Amino acid sequence: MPRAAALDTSADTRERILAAALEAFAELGFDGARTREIAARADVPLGLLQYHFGAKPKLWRAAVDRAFSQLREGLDGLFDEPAPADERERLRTLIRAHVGFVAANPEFARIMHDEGKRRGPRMRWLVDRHVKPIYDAILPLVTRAQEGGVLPADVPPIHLVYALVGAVDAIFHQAEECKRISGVDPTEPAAIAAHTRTIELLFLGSH
Amino acid sequence: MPRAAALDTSADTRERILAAALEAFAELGFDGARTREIAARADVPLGLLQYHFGAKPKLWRAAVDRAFSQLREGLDGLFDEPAPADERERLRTLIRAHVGFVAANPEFARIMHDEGKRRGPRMRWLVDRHVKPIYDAILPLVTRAQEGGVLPADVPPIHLVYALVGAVDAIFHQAEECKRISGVDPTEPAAIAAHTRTIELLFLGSH
DNA sequence: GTCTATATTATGATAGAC
DNA sequence: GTCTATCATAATATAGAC
Repeated sequence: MPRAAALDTSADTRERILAAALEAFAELGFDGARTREIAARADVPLGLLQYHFGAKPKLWRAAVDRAFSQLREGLDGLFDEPAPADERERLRTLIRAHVGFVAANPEFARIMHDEGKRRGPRMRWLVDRHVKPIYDAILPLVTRAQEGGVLPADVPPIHLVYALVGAVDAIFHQAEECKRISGVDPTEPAAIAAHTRTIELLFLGSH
Repeated sequence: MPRAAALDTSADTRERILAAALEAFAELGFDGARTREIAARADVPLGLLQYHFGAKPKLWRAAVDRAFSQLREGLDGLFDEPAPADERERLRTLIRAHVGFVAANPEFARIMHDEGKRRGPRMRWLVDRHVKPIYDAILPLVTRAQEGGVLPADVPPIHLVYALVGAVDAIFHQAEECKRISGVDPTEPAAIAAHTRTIELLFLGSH
């Protein structure tokens, strides 16, 4: 007997498994996220994971693919906005979108950080398939901001990219730690706004 | 027969195990770091881990304790330096020390990030025992820098702390990803210098 | 497609010889 | 203290009923 008889389609089940998998992988890491735990969160029997996705690494890749396709939707929306007046405003738009996305989807940063530190097939797959294309897309934006005097011009852009992404992500990525250290819950709207302001002041100056 | 007969003392063995454990925990995470892998890296038989440290979580705590005691040595050295002229120079000293330490000990950032994102006993232990005291020590420094006009004054200091630490750590933490994306190896001295410069320009301005 | 039962492997931990 | 052999368990993956 299926769990929620009327609504359960195969596509629905796959979707629930992917959502549960992404959550568990982000929270617990690839090794820490047990397939049983994922099945339990998705409320499906264990066997269905293997039936739909095969081995654990395949499930991981499917979950990550799904997450990046959601990111891409957000990015596309971003480029539909009217073109900003100058490089500073362009960068501001990017920063706000980035803060908003990471605050709403910390699992994203957690998986990237988890795998970005390891050599190995998952890191290579993730970088080649998803991260590199995004990096290639924002690199010219950073370079133009440097040329326009918005960002420091005499440092290699990769350092600015990592500094910016790191400055934005850390507090959301380590939200649990932040709460315990300071009592501040970075997922609160007020904290998100404060962090956006902090990043803008640091990277765009007080304009 | 001990591995390197003449030099092997018990203290030496414990030390090798702790070093191997820290490395493995940082690289693979708590769950990913198998006790067999740690034993192999330390070149000791598996049983010795349990003999010297008991269960895996105890070994993890011992390895982290050792890492933080090394950090503390570095911090103490920092405060032996002659007192800086003003808040900007004080912050510059801190930034340079932080970049240097993370570049030399990326395992450190990796473990902090790994555990800082999880609820659970390891995160609580880590924060209460090690992270919170350091946070309490640098918080007044950040606040004074805000009052002195070196850092933005109208944002809560916790956001500046996470922005600074995140901006510094990310490229070293995710060195493997960075290499694959950009070809830049952040552990090279030139890259460390470039990153230091980037962070100083962003957080201290072009003074 | 769904679900249960089971095979297989690996992991953390221990027992006991040296 | 060191090391090997082994236990108990928990993990992924599969087989096969429905």
